[in-house]
Amino acid sequence: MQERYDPAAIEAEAQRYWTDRRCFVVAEDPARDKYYCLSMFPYPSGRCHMGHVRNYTIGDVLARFMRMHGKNVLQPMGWDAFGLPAENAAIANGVPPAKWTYDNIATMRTQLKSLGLAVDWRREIATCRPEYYRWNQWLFLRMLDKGIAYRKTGVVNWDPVDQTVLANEQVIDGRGWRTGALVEKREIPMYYLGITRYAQALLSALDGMLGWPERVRTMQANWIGRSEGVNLGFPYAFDGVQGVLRAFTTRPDTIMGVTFCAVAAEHPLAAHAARQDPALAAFVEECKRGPATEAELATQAKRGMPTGLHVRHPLSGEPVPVWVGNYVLMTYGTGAVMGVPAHDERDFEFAKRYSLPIKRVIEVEGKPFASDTWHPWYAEHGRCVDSGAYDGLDYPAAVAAIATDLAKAGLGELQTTWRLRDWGISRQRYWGCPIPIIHCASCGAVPVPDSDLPVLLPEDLVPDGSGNPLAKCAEFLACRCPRCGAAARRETDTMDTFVDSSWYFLRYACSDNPRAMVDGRVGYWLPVDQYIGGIEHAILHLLYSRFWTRVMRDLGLVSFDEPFAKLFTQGMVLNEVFYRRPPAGRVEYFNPADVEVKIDPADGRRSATLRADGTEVLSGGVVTMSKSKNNGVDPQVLVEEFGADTARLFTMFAAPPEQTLEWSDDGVQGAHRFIKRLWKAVYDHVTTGGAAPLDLRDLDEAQRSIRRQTHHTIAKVTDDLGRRRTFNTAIAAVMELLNALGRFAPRGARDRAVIQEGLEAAVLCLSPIIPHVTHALWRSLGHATAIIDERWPSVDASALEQATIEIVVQVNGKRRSRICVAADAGGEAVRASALADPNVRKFVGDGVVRKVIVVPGKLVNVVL
RNA sequence: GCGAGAGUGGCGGAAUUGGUAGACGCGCUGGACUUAGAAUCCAGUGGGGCAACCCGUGCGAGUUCGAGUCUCGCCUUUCGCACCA
Repeated sequence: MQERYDPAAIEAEAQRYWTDRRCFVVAEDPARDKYYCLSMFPYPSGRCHMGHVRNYTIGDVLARFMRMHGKNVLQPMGWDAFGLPAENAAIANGVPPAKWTYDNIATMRTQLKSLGLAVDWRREIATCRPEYYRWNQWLFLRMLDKGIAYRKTGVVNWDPVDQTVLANEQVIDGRGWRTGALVEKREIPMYYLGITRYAQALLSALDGMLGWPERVRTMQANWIGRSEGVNLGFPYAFDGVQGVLRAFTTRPDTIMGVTFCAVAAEHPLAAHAARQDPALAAFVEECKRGPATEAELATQAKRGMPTGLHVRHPLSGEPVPVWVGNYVLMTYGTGAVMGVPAHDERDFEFAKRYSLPIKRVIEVEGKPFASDTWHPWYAEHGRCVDSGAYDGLDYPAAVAAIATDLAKAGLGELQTTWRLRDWGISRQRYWGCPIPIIHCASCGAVPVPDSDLPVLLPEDLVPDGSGNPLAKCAEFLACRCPRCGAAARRETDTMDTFVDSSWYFLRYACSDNPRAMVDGRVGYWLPVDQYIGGIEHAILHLLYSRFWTRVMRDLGLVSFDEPFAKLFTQGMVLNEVFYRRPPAGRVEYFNPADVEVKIDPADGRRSATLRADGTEVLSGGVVTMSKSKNNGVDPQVLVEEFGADTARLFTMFAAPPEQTLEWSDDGVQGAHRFIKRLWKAVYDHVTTGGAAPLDLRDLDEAQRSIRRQTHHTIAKVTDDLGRRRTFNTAIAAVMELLNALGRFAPRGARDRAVIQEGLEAAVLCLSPIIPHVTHALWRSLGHATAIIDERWPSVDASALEQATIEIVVQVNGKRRSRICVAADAGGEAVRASALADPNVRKFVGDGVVRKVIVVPGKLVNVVL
């Protein structure tokens, strides 16, 4: 065994061993329990960042831990390879997105492999490969057959200068990100997936998904946004037009308190009224432009204008004035609301501003009502008052009665409304999966026959930022109508990249099958046992995947409802940000690697200077690592300097995996130091003679104490890794064990055997976290086997037994002493020896002992 | 605005079921080795006090023999949602 810890050599050797022996290549084995451990696949942006290291290390620790428990573990990897950044890079560098993407994948694959992940690389997929995306197209066609996919016009952001559609994030303050031109809204035909028809199922299932964080389940429930109420109609007849203004309410019991109706600026009634009223037309236009952000939208003042039109109350028949309100959303419900100022805060604010009547119709017991100021209880449920026939009814009774009466009048019915919209998947972009449709002058939009799949995306186009290059590519565009055979034009829209990521976890089970999207192997591996990824995907990706899985189930392709049994959301990686604000121009950010931080020993003040020029830079605090703040740490530099094991150990030790992780160069040093200490401990042990097998008979107390700590550590690490997922405390426990072993100076063969057992436990417990160095150390400890094939160590319960235990003694709840008692001592004996303790007697003095509380095995509290 | 979580040494964090607050690591201080050291090893390290002890988990109350942990009110902060009718 070498004296020096040499990570580069050790890691190369271990990785070579795993690769040569195909250690992580797995196949279905019905005789064994499977464990599908999946980390969210990366977007090939160029280089790995620390967030990747953290994500994939968490997954790898679990995969290796489960493997050591005898599970048949699948841990795959792939690339979420379509998307906008490749097109932006192409515009900037003139390189085709395909080349940029494949180059990035090659770089990042090498980087990920250097971390030593226990991945079955044979199963690797990239969503931009036709072998993958042809099944996007195939399933899309199945959805068209079933009516789950359909075509409808939708609104997009249109850049009039570049003549192109912009993604929301490309619109900055209402202008195109490249051209600065005012962005227009355009209506174009798009394809939608009917996720709303699964809304109830997606919502109901959340309750049973106990393997998911509560937070994520709540976010999904809010996103789906079910609300129950009544859809009611306000009939009108003016200017020779007859109709009904529809509104949705969750508070039908307040219907007798309606004093106005408000419609959204986009509502047809607003447009109708605006035709004769230029001032109203101007207001409508202003509302449509709207404020820049949703937060502003939520906090801006309620404003409105009367339309001059009146509708009739569906129950009383009274005329009700119709206003245009800037707080009414065209995209929710019917784009119109009934105004009940007495019992809705927004309506109250609106009514106050425009002096509309406020009519109270609900009484909440013990809560006063006055129409001059709003109080939150005005919106509570109560009993109807001043509501004619409904007086005295409580909420459920009033809803039932009013719904019945509305239904009789033909002006309303119970209705459930959803916040969730159908999923628009059309993107007017090049670097994505082509939507398999052909447009024919006589047959319309015709699906591409299955036999013509995949519709191949040309990989040699270079977008220039104006329009979709597919629309200028004659080879791609030209085709024949599958139905009539006439010359036709191919659809140039591509699919949202969320489509690609909605089912990739299925494909890993059968990525080598060219004939089918999924096969029987999916039934063995799926559902995913543990899914690991960022909280930023809590809603869209996870909801779309759940939806997609259900669609495939209904098509008979899979036999389960939910794709991910357990979800783990890891925290972000943070680092300090340094900047300088020049007198003119933009803030300049400096990478922490280029900044030297000094602490003045006199006053403890920190100062930061740029290494390049020695001038001062300012600290902007600790924030998420990002390109824009230039505070990222390159994992590759870290691996080259300290090795993958140090990178893995630091990211697992510095914080619990679910919390944010603060980067710390000193912390990395500390992790590295620990590995060196572990190495040295084994080196010292084996070079001074190793150990003979352990004979458990007649151990002395020091030996028993070491064994107790060894087995206590195994128990703790097993629980921390397996149940609590607190990798940081697991590592701390092994550190404690190593500290204890270091303090123990062996004097004989028996001592050495006890140390050997302790070192083996430490190495085994750490092997999921730092697999390379433990691979080498296991050999050094005298094993011919590879640690990757070892079973997880088990706890020897007899090692945990103690003849005497320490008990804490409190007097009036404050710790005053510790006593040693026999482990099997009864409460009475413990009580007696506590009261006899000199320090306890001192504090008791001549006070009267009122009570003695004995917590067996833990403490005694003497109450005076 | 609404909802959920968090607040513990100089720092990251630990305390799992109401039972010794500060594990483990970083940093710092002192020492050893060394020509020297950012390497390594040893010792110390919440605050106050010579000590016995006292104080201490954002603030204020409460429950309890006992509260970082439970309850109520407040402050700060992070995240999510954001006029959802």
